[in-house]
Amino acid sequence: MENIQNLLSHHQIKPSYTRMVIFRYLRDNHTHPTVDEIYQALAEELPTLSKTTVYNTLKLFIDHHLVREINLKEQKRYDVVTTPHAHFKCDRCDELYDVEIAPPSLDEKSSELFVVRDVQLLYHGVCRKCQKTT
Amino acid sequence: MENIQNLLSHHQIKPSYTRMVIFRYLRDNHTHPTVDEIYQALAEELPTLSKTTVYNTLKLFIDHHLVREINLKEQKRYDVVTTPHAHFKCDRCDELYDVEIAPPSLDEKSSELFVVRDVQLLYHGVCRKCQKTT
DNA sequence: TATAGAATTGTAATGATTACAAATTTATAA
DNA sequence: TTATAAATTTGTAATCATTACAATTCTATA
Repeated sequence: MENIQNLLSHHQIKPSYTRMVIFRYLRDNHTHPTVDEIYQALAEELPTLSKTTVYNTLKLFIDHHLVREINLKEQKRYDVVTTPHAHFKCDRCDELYDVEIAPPSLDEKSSELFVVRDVQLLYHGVCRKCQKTT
Repeated sequence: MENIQNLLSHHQIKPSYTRMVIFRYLRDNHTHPTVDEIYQALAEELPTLSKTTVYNTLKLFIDHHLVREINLKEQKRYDVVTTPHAHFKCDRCDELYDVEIAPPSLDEKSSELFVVRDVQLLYHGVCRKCQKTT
């Protein structure tokens, strides 16, 4: 928990208890949870937690580049920023898998035009499990 | 319009007039429009058009891999499927640019697990225009 | 020209997200 | 410590895109 306190502080985020708990949840659960899943998971530990706070806190983390938002067709999911990697989303079961491929950098020409802050590489298709169940 | 009729037919889509007009709009306007923009743009030509029809038709096109849905934070945008390319989304002005980079294929190991139907490569950051205006 | 099936439409329901003001907590300084 | 200001958290209501669904219109075929 101390680590988290320092990490948030280093990113100019005041480490309130609520924020630390939410961050810890994301750090320890790389399941790409939805807002609702985060809220449900922490409701016991933080009985007064409000869903608005989850939204606010995620926005704060995202603005400070600690957390990344993955915009899927069905819902938004959240992921702590770690090493560059891609995702595979199964269109049958909606599961989101990590894939160890680093997204390519912009080509030289585009680099002159755009300042990149984040890259997302997302594959769609059918996962192993769902291939078997037809 | 004949081309479109054939194209839809080849993809097992019955080429109704409404569908052809919607497809033509997407083919001729690579602006990554939202549902509402499509609806507004065609309201004059198709006075009885319903937004539900736009939704239905896009879903049909997507299921048949003629159109791709781009899930942005703020809204969904639509793009006819052409050559593989990436997108750059400006977080200041929300403009979505085409970038001529082909997304990488899955690595060998992942290929064994996943059957890929589509790939999306999306860069986020600040575009040229917005860099100038601070 | 009647009929079945498909496509389109309009309205209502849903559900995630945001706006916002009130309440609570935390930090600061007298 | 105690008062005050600032920041954080909360709860409710509003918003808005999307979906569900039943009714209507259109199209193809017998």
